[in-house]
Amino acid sequence: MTGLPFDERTLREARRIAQRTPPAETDPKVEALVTELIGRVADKWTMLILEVLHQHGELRFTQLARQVEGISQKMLTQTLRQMERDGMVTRTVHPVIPPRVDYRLTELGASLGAAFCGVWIWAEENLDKVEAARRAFDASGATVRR
Amino acid sequence: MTGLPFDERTLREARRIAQRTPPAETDPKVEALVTELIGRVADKWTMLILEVLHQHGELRFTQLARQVEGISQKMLTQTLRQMERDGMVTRTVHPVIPPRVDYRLTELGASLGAAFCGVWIWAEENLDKVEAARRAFDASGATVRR
DNA sequence: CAGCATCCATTCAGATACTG
DNA sequence: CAGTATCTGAATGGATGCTG
Repeated sequence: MTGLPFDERTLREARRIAQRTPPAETDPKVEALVTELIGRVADKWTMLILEVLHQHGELRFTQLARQVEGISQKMLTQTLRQMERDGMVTRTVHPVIPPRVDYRLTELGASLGAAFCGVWIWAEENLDKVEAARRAFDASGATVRR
Repeated sequence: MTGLPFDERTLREARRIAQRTPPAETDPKVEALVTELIGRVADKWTMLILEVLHQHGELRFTQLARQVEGISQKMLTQTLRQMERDGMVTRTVHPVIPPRVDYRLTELGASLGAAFCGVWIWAEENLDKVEAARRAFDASGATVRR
């Protein structure tokens, strides 16, 4: 992949999000959603799918499978269903033979990418520090148990 | 938990992050770090530890275990080690009997929380849409295979 | 007190085979 | 074409017991 879709529109959205002031007290439902969202985005495939759909606009199942390198058909189906359920993606079934199903990002799905821009930028800014910390830790002989 | 540490300083940091313009071409190393970071934060415990350390300043192992509700000792040790390795946390061993180990957030660790503010705010703004989408999906009789 | 080592149940993802 | 169903190995995380 080539990273988050950093076009101008996405960046504007990311900045608008950061300008908002969140309430002092966090709604438990929001908390649960955040945890779920982060977990979803971390699941390795969601972000990749988000990205290729953002780039291509609309894709069929097989086209997606080709674009998202390494994904199994099972994971593609599963991830797309979850994204559809969360309103990130629309699934359009054309009643033809052979079947044809189109997937497209929704506004909601596109803006989720923007929400993660902050993490992306942070990583860029702090990559050196993290790497240095890791080198120091490993050189000290310490290990992380598994 | 009560949500991300949304104090003024954290918010300023989040906004500063969002104002930066990322490069057009993403460094593969940054990409790998982003994926790792998101995965780490999604692992359920890292964020919680980040939060209680942010609130309390410095805590001993057992105090952390008490503050982070539900965490097993194994997961606490493992997560703390990973955070230490990544430079998010400092671990100070006092050579006394019984042993005493203090954990404290680093600047880097604190700023990571800020990087995720965008996701938090996004979730607050879009919770209703996601819930509506899920209700519609579930009502349609569709399911997500497991 | 602050861990490490070990065992075990559950989850998960990949491969494979089959279908409307 | 766009899936579903099933099997299996691997990774996770919790519980328990032990130690300097």
